[in-house]
Order: sequence, then structure tokens, then C-alpha cells
Amino acid sequence: MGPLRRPAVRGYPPVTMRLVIARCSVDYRGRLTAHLPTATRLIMVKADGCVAIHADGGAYKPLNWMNAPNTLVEEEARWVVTNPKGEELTIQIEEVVSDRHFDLGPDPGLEKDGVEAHLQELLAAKPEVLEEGLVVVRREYPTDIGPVDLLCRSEDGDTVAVEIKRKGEMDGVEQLTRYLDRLGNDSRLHPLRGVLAATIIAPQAKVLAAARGITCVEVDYEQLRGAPSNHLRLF
Amino acid sequence: MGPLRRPAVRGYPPVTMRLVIARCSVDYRGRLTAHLPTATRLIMVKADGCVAIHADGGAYKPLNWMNAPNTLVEEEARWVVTNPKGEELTIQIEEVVSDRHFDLGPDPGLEKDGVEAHLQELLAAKPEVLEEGLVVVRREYPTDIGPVDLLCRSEDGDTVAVEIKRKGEMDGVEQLTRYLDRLGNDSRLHPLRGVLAATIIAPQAKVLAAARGITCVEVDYEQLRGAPSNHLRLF
DNA sequence: GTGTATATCTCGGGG
DNA sequence: CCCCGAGGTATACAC
Repeated sequence: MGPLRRPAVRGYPPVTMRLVIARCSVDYRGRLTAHLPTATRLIMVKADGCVAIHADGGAYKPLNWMNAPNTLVEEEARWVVTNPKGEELTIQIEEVVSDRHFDLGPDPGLEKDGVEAHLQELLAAKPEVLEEGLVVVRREYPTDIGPVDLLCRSEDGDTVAVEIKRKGEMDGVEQLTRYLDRLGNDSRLHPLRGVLAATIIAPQAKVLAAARGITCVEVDYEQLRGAPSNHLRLF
Repeated sequence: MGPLRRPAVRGYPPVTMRLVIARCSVDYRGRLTAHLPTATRLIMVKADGCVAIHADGGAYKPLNWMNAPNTLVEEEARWVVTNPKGEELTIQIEEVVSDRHFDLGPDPGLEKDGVEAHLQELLAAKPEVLEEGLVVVRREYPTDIGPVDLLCRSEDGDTVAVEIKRKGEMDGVEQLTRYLDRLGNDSRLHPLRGVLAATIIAPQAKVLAAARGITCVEVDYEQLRGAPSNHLRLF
């Protein structure tokens, strides 16, 4: 009898989470080459076919893994996982301590609050938090290298490009710089300024922003979400 | 009897990987707010105390997690994980399907080959691959915004700043541009040029690099590792 | 599919 | 400890 194939396809019975505790060594060959000497580890195979090898430590990232879509060929003591990109994960099983399947059923998924998209919504509704008298012209204003989070107009008639991040770091300044460069080609948008808005901004990002004439504004997410608006609070 | 505390400290017996299959709901409050409605999931608690809640899909990333260092307080049907940063993960257990511990022992860890650090070593040893007659002045040459991978001198006495990437993309060009900007302030380093070296360079990165007078060099990693040196191959 | 931006990124190194 | 850069980043989304 040939090797047992377990295609990574939903609907193939049994499509369940498989947890194997085994002494094993692992080799990965793909974007890099990596080797795991023999030790006892957890091998997790999910219903979508993805494989992860965990040690007893080191946060949630596995030592080695192969994401779906892939194909798992299980021989005697040797599992070979390959994917369409030509990557290959080989698990040499030396001793199985435990091997169990669990039917978890579907998952309703995670509901999030507080990511950049939310911050953008809140700031689009209250741009005056960034600068007195600022009004939004358009969200996700398109340029040929990507959308500007907020395009605004100031009290003085300046165009203000706003880049929004949860954490403002150097790449955010670079990103905004590229946008300003593009927007600057359109004389109708002159005079043009840039604002980096984030709940927290790294020191080096502040330095780089200052060197490029970009204004940094740190906003309080909780307060922004709680307060109806800066304008209303004045009365 | 009070709640059972399981401190995240190595040496506390039993310090083992714990795998719980349970119907549960989860709430996270920290860098963002997130909620998981009730479903059956895997709860993984590693020896270092980190907690991960996995669904049966979605690659290796858990739906929710809390990394070490943290404290897990286990009450009746409610686990509360807190960390020193003030983040909190609450797991409401509604039904336990399985609850097992496994002693995995220590892990020898992953051995990698083919990452940027290795590429830097190889290029530092054979800079002539990048340009005839190039010699390395210093690796990780420090600037106030970070270290330049290789600072070299050309046959003509030019200073050449080399940024090394596995994959050359736009942010690599931006990074090198920033370094060149800083190095340019030091007149002793004039005349100054930049080289982006990578095993593969994205088309847009080439365009951006060209626009900034930066030379792109795609290096063959396998050949670089295999050949003793370009110089020797001439004889 | 490529390109671009986000992430509770994770992880490791250096000050 | 924070800051910064790399990652087999993974992931979502637009073109």
C-alpha cells in the first residue's frame, strides 16, 4: 500500500484538527533552508491542511510551519509537506507520544476594535483634533502610488495630506513623503503640507518628519472615541 | 479555596505544554479590543506561560494570544491572563472536551541558512562581486539613524555604501537613501555612492534606485556561497 | 496575479 | 527597558 495522502481540501473526512506529540526532526527547504534537530514537539495539523511544529516556548510562532494550500504525504515515519511554490517541509517521526483528532466545527471569527481603520473613521469625523479649522476633502484620496488616508483643507486654504497610523514609525514618514511628492505635482493642491497622525509616534520618526517639514500629531484614541467632538466641548 | 495560580516561571512543576480543547469565548483588552464569540477551540499554554487560542484554520496564527511574561489565574470556568503592560486576556470556559499536559523537554532550536546576515558575511568576504576592486572599510558602519550594512571604498577612491537585502524592495531603496543622506554630511566620505545588493530586486525598486543614482546588483546566493571568490576564478 | 499597506505583527540585537 | 530592523513575515485589499 502506498503512502497515505491527506489533501488540504475542506470537506474531506475527517477534516479536523490533529494534534500529534512526537519526537521528531524537521527540515525546511524553500525561501531559506532550516533544520530542527530531534526533540519532542507538538505537530498541529489544521483542517485547512496547514502544519505547524511547536516547541514548549517562544510565543505563538511555531519553529517551523507550512501554510495552506499544501499537500501532506504521510509515509511510515516521514511526513512530507509540499506547496505549489516548491517549498518542502519534511518531518521525520521517531516516536509518537500522542496522536488525536478534534472536531472543532466552524469559528465565528474575531471581532476587533482599535485598529488603524477605526482611527481613520474617527479622525475623518473630527479632523479639527489634528488642526483647528481643518476639513476633510476626501478619505483614501487616490494617487498613482496608493491612497492618501485623508486629504484635507486648512483654514488658510492649504491642502493637508494626513497619514494615519496606530504607531507612527519611520516607514510612515517615508510613505507620507512619497504621497506629498506625488500630490505636489498637482498645482491645484498648492500650498501643500503633510501631517502624520498616530496614537504614538517613535522618536526617530519625529526627527525624520521634522526634517521634512511634516507635522506630527499624537492622538488619544480613547478620548477621540469617547468625546463627541473638540468643537462641542468648547460650549 | 482561592483561584489556582500558575506562574509563568520555568522550574515550577509541572512546567509542561498544556493542550485544552474547550468550548469558550474570549476577550482581549490591550493594544486593541477584541472579542471571540463562543465556539470550540484549542487553548495552548506553553511552559513559558504564553497562551494561544487556535481555531481549526487560518495558518499558524492564533485567533487570540498573550505572550510571556504573564500571569494566568484560573478560576472555575474563567481564565484571566494579565501581563505587566496591563493587557488582559479573559477566557470563559463553557465546556472542556480534553485537557492534557505533555512534557516536551528542552528544544535545541532552529538552524537557519540563507538569511540576510549570511548574505552580508559572504559579500563582506567578496565585495568584488558587487564591483571590481571594491574593498570593505567596515561592516555595520554606524550612523545616527542606524548602521550601514557595508561601507566600502572603490578603486577610484569613492566611498560606496552598500545596503544588503534578501529581496530588494522599495523600502530598501528608502533606507539606503536615508543613509546616503547622513553619510553625505561627512565630507571625508566624498565622493559617495550607493549600492543595493540583493538576491532579487523588484522592478519598482530598480526604477526608484535608478532615479536616485543608486546602483542595483542582483547576486546569486548559491554561487556566492559555492565559489571561493571571483578573483580566484580568474586563474 | 502583482503591488501596497497593515499587524495585539514576532523576533532578535544594541544601547 | 525601549528602539530599530528583518522576517520563510502573514494577511487583506486594490488594481
